[in-house]
Amino acid sequence: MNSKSYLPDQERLARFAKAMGHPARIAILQFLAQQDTCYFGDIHEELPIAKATVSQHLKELKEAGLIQGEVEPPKVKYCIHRANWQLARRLFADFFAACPCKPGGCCG
Amino acid sequence: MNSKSYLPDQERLARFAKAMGHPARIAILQFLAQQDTCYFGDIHEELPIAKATVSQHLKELKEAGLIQGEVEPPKVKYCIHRANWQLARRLFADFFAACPCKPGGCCG
DNA sequence: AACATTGTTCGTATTTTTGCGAACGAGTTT
DNA sequence: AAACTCGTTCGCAAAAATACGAACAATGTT
Repeated sequence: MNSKSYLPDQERLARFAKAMGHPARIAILQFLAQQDTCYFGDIHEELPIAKATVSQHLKELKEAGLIQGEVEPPKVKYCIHRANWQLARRLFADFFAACPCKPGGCCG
Repeated sequence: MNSKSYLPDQERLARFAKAMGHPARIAILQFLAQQDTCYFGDIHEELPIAKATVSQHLKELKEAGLIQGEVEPPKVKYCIHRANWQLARRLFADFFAACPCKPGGCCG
């Protein structure tokens, strides 16, 4: 063990991954990615959990940067955060591309 | 809210994401993906945490299916789990591909 | 047999996550 | 202003995650 910390990209990727680390939040993101109508109520209807819990998951996704919220009285509209979504996409793609996984390599 | 549960692919993707949701585990996976020598001690040297903690992170990655361990006395060799790695890669790619993110769509 | 090396497991402490109902606040409608 | 809708925040409880040192087991060396 040494005293190194983690690289910014590692922290960023882990942050995105952590936000995606719950089936409810995956479901929310998939819903947002496919719908035009992305109001809180619509999201809540899709999920088997209480509205307070939905609100918490949305808060977490927002803090991770994957979505953004906008008040449209009397409703609240949620959307994918485009720039960060593309950033996450690239970070994950690069991450998985890094393993050649050839016979004889680290993977067997 | 309804009584639906989550889809198997959502659960699987969330499981992978959760395992990737810590910078130490990202660092471990990146290290394994690039090295031929992937013994516990080598991994431990790369990280700023105690060996007991490293062992726990490895256990979590193994349970998520992203890596596999193999005893090579007196050492333990860890490797990317190739099949699941490719599965994860595909699940993430499909997930991010699902958002067209066009102006006028859900994303603005 | 005693010792050294390697990594896991145990026990513990702290923090974070997950979940819910109740209460609340913002904005609309009556 | 009173009532209603929509969603957040509060307060709480239970579970899981994170981290460490100490103890342990397994193997190899002296």
